[in-house]
Amino acid sequence: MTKPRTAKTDRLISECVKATGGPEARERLLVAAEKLFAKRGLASVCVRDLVSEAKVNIAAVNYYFGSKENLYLETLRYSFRNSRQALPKLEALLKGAQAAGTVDAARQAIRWYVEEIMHIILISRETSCHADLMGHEMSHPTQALDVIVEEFISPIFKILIALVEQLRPDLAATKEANLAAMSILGQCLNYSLALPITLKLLKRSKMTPTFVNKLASQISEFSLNALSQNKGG
Amino acid sequence: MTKPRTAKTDRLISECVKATGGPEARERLLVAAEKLFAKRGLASVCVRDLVSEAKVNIAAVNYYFGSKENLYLETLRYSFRNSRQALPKLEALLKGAQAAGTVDAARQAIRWYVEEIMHIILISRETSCHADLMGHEMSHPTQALDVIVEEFISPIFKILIALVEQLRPDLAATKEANLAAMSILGQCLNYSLALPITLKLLKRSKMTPTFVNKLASQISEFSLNALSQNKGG
DNA sequence: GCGCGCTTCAAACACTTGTTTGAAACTACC
DNA sequence: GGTAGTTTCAAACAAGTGTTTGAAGCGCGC
Repeated sequence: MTKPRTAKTDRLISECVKATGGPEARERLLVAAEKLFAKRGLASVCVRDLVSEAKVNIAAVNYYFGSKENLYLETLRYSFRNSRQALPKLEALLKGAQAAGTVDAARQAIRWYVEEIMHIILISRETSCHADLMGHEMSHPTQALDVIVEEFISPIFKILIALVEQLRPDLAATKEANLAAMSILGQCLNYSLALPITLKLLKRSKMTPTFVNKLASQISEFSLNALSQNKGG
Repeated sequence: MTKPRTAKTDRLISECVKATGGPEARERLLVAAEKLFAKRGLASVCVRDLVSEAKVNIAAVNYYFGSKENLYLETLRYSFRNSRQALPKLEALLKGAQAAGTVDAARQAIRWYVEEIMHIILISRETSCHADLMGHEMSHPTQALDVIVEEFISPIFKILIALVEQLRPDLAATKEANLAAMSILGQCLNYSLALPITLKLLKRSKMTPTFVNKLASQISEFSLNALSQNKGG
């Protein structure tokens, strides 16, 4: 294990501490970084804030991560790795609906899907920070955005497309199905990214679990109505 | 006209140059600030970048605005003041629909409304910067957010609520009408705030005018379907 | 000409930034 | 105990930060 002390010449290293059970200083730094970067973004957090929060020496940032920027990238990987555990739940949802094979199963799966997404976005926001980190990535995209989309968002999106296609087999493999899925996901994501605005527009001070459920069922019913084929007229 | 040279003790001044036709250095600074802040955010832009872009002396920032932070606030007011000219168009749309009074008029007005919003969000993004500035405000909310919501977003939102209520008189004055309007606006706003993500998910490199129109009509039809009452079954 | 506000300027200020240093402390294996 | 490898530490580094300064320049009425 060599010391990664050459920040300027070697920024690519990210595994200087391998699976040796690694020292806790590195872990504490990641936890502190997740908290502070989520709250204030990359540029607004200085190294001294980080090490003070993590209770480590100032040299630890460059010792373990090579640079502050690299610590930021590792922090995003770290945060979204923790959040990816929501994925299996959604995958199981899709499997169940596909096993049933009916349109009604798809309808119910979409209801659960939206509820789950809204929960991840609005409720687990209190304990995890991925939503805020993603918000910063939207306005200040870095290389990390590619990783987040490919490993986290894209799989979630594909599950929704599959559910829409089961509900509306006539749309299968069309761009329309993709855009319909985007309409559903967009309604959810907007509550995450534009949270300050939506709170003001709906005249609320914060999101409570019961209100989040209400929003989720409203989005589901709105979207299922939009996708229903059997219209009169 | 006294010199506002006391940044630390008096940050509230914002009208040091009144309607005297003000010197062009101040205006150039605002234009440069709008461009740079939109691209990189408050913390990532330094005063020397600003004055270099605006071709003014470094002391001009504190001379005209008292501080860099205050220049940022003035820049947001400035940018959204320019963008508010989109409002009368939407208000006229509502007036027309209300004059006709029919459900079909409301349907058509919602189509135009969505098209107009998507245009403001995705096409005039090239020339104006309010969309990017708002993105930064979402992740780094400042006092300016209140002004933006009250003067810009809230009026737009209320117009949409009125249109939804004309389309569905049974929902008038209910929270359901508000949430339905939020579903529609959310689909649009998401394309602005999560632009980098949606581009990746839809496998596109950029938004073209024809694709924006396609998105707009998809959102309209999706939402009008969702709000239609005459369902079979 | 002179004086008076307002504006511009280069230089400097005090402070913060990310990073590096070299020695000290710790750990584990011989 | 000795030693090599790893981690921690206070101090310093150079570069960059927002802000201030005091003099110089400007336009204009007198």
